[in-house]
Amino acid sequence: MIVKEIESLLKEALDSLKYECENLEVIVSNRKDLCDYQFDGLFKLAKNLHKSPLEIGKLIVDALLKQEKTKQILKKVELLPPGFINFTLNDNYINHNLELMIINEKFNITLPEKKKIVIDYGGPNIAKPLHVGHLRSAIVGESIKRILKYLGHDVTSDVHLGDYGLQIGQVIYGLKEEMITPDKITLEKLEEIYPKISGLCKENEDIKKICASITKELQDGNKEYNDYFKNIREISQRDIKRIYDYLGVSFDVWNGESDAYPFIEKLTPILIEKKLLKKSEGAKIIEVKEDTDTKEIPPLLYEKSDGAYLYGTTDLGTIYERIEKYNPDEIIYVVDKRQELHFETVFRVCKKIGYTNNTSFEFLGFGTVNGSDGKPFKTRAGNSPKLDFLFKEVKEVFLKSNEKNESMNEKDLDIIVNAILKFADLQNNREKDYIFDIAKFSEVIGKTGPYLLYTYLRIESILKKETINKESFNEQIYNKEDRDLRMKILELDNTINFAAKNKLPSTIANFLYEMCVNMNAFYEKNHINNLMDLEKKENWLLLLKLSNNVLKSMLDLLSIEIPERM
RNA sequence: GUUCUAAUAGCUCAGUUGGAUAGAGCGUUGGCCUCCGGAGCCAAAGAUCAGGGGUUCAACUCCCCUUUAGAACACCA
Repeated sequence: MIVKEIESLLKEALDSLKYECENLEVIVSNRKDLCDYQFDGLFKLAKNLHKSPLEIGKLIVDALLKQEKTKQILKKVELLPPGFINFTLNDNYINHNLELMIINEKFNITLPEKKKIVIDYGGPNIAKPLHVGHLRSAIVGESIKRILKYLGHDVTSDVHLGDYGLQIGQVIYGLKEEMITPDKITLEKLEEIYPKISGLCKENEDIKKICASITKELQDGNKEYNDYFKNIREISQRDIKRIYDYLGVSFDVWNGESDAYPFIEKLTPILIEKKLLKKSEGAKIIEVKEDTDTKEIPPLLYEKSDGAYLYGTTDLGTIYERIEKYNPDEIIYVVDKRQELHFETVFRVCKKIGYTNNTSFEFLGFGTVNGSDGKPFKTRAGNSPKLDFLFKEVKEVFLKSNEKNESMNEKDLDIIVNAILKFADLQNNREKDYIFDIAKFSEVIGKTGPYLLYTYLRIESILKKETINKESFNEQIYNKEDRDLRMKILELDNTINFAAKNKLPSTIANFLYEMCVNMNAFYEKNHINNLMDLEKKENWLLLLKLSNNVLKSMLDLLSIEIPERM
C-alpha cells in the first residue's frame, strides 16, 4: 500500500531524528492541487517536543530527502504552513504500482487476517410479500457479504426468515376460518389473510388470544398446525427466493426462527445452570442491566407466561447453533436500526453466557425508507409498495426515458433496473434514513447506476477495436486527465479496506462514481483510436483496460452487473 | 415521561473518524458533436454545516445547552 510506504519513509526520518510519533499516519490529500498525500501529524509532534511545527517539519523534510528511497518514490516533498508535509509521487512509482495492480490478483490490494464471519441479513417474514422496506437489508447485506468475501474472509450468509412468531398463528387462524386446508394454500391468499387477521387482533383481544394459543401449540408440535406451517413456509419461501434471485441476492443458509427450536432446548439448561433465568410476572426473563448503564435496559423476555417463545429466544437459539456449527469470529446483523435495543439485550445475554469471549457481535442498523413526506414509505392505498411493483415502475420509467430502450433485451433491462435501484441505495450512508422517491430512484442521468454502466460500455467499445499485449507502462504520464485517473485507481486499496472495516458499501459506490468521472474526463480529452503516437496509444489502452477491470470487479461487490449494451 | 438518533446548497445526498479553500447529483444559467457511444464533457450561480457556548494550534467532525424531527422503551417481530 502506498501510504504504508510513505509512512515507513517518514518513520525512518523520524527515527534518525530520535522523534517518537505514536500514531504516524499519512493520508490521501484533500488538496489535490497541492499534493497526492499529506502528513498532518506535525502539530502533535511539535506539542510533545515544545517546538514549532515548521521547525520540526524542516528537519524531517531534510531527513527524508537524504534517504535514497525517497527519490524513488517521491517527486516532491514540501513543507507548507501552518504545518503540513506534502508528498507528490513520482510518475515512475505511480506506474509501477499500477503495474502491480495489473499483474497481481485482486489488484494487489492488502488483505486482512482471515476471519470466520456469519452475516445475517434479509430477514423477511413469511406470509408477507417483500416490500420496499426489505430492499436495504438485502442490497446492503449482500454488498457487505461480497466485500468481506473479496477480502478473503470465510463468510456464511443466513437469510434468517421470520417464520415462527405470532404472525404464523394469525395466518393459520385466518386460513382455518376460511376453511382452507393446508394443500389449498396460495400465495395470494396468504398475502390477503395476514394483514386482515393482524388488523383484527389489534381490535379484538379474544382473537389475539386464540392466535397466540395456536402459535404456542404449533411450537409444541401440534400436527395439524405444523402441516399448515410447512406449506405456508414453502409457498412463501419460493416467492421470497424469486425476488432475491431477481436482485442477485443469495444466501448460504435459508434458516428461520423455527429452525432455532432444537437449539433453544440445548440452550435452556445452560441458562438454568448459570442461574440467568428469572421469573417475573409469570414469564421467564434474563436481566441484563449493568451498573454503568445510563439508560433503562429492559430484560430479555425468554418465555411468555403461556410458555411460548419470542424472537429474543429464537435469536439466542440461532446464536447457539451458529457458534456450535461455525465457531465464528464475528456475527454481523444487517437489520433495521429500530431493532437496536433488542439486539443490545441479546448481545448482553451472550456476554453473560460467555459467547463474547470468542465471538464478536455486531449490529449494523440501517435507516428506514421514507416517502417524500419524510414518513415511512406508503402507497396511496396505505401499504408499503411491493418490490415487484417497484421493479415494474423503474423499468417503465427507464423504457420511457429513451426511445432506443424499447429494443433492449429483457436480460439487459433487468440488469439496468437492478443497477438503478442498487446504486441509488448504496451511495447513501447505511445508517441514515432516506427519502425514497420513485422518480429519483429511476433517474438515469447524473450520479446514477446507468452512468457507471455507460462509462464502462463506452470505454469497452474503444478496447474492443484494439489489441493490447503488454502489461507495463512506460515512464510517462501524459496530461492532467491521465494523471488524475491513474491516481484515482491507486485509491482502490484504501477504499476497499475502509469499506470492509466500517462495513460501508457506500464508500465503494462513491469511489466508483468518482473514478468514472475521471474516466469520462479522460475520454473527452484523450482520443485514442486515431492516435499516431503508438507508444502513447498502448499506454492509454492499458490504463483504460485496468480502469474497466477495476470498475467491473467493484460493481460486482455492489452486486451490479453490466449489460451487453444500452 | 426516560433514553437514543439525526439536522450540511432550492431538492436528494457525500464528507476516509479533528487538518489546508465543505464536495456531488438534480434543478437554474451559459458553452461543447467534420474525431473512439452526447445516458457524456466544460463552466457559472447557489452553504452563517439548525442556533448558542466550550475543548483544541486546528471543529461539519469531540463536549454542554437550546430548537426541530424521528425512533425505541416486557409477553408483536
